[in-house]
Amino acid sequence: MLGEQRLRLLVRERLAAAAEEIFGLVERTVAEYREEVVRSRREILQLREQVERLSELRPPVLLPKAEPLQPSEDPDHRTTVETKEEVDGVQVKQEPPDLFFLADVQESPPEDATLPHCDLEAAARGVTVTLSEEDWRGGEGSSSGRKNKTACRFCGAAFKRDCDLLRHTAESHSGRKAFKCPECGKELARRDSLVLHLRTHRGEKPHRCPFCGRFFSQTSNLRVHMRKHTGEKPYYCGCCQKMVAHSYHLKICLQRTSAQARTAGARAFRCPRCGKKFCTAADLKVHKRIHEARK
DNA sequence: CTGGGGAAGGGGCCC
DNA sequence: CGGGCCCCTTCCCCA
Repeated sequence: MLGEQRLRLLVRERLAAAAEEIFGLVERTVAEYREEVVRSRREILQLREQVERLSELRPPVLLPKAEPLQPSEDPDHRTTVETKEEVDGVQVKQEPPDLFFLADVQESPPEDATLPHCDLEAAARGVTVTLSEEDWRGGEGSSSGRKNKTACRFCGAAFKRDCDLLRHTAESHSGRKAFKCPECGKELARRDSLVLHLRTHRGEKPHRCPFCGRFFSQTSNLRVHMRKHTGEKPYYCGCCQKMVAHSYHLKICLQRTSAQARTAGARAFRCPRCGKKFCTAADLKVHKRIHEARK
């Protein structure tokens, strides 16, 4: 009995020591992050000052793209943002977007800054979401974030350029598909969609996997394939604590687990022939083949 | 049920 | 402004 008490004491001491060590580690990490944040802010402020000084020296160079160009009397004076400048006889390309970004940096992002391209619901479930550089800029007053966007009056989709809106309207709301495949007669809305489609008939696969040498017709399919070699699984399903390589599989997994979490009667996909219910559209589709086979 | 490839839709953006 | 390319996303199918 005495031995058991001693053991308890020993375990308690060890646990306390381990907890103390973990807390210390956490505190140190937090302190390091705080220092990092302070350093970053200081750097941002310094860069801002530099940008302000530069813009005082050369205001015309920082004209936003959308602003109409003023005719210049000096033929060599270039006003567009994409002009190259000669510095010490060397051609130096301007990098206006970065300059704009730095000039637009706020001291702290707004509290309710939203994450563009992020599925918030998914994020809440624990799905990992990768943010591009543009995403980070988006919430902090980037030029694109503030630019007036033209919106589609049919579906509300926003576009930066009028011609992109026109393209969207013609493809998605006109009901017409202007391009017809000469091989199978399939109609497609865009020329480049047709080009891609024709590859399927001609067996063209211009994209080669550097790991296994396998060819693919589309770069995005190659990219997903390469995850097999790299082991990259960018999607995390919070429901079953699993990483997956396909975004669609994540969706299917979520559909299944959420349907299972509810009662079986709440399954959303119902067979019109026999009334049986399924968790996912994919499962229902597989089931429907049984009826088709019986026919 | 899972993993993987094929195919298409559609927005961004360079030229 | 439009063509075309790039890329991401989504869906389907199959082993």
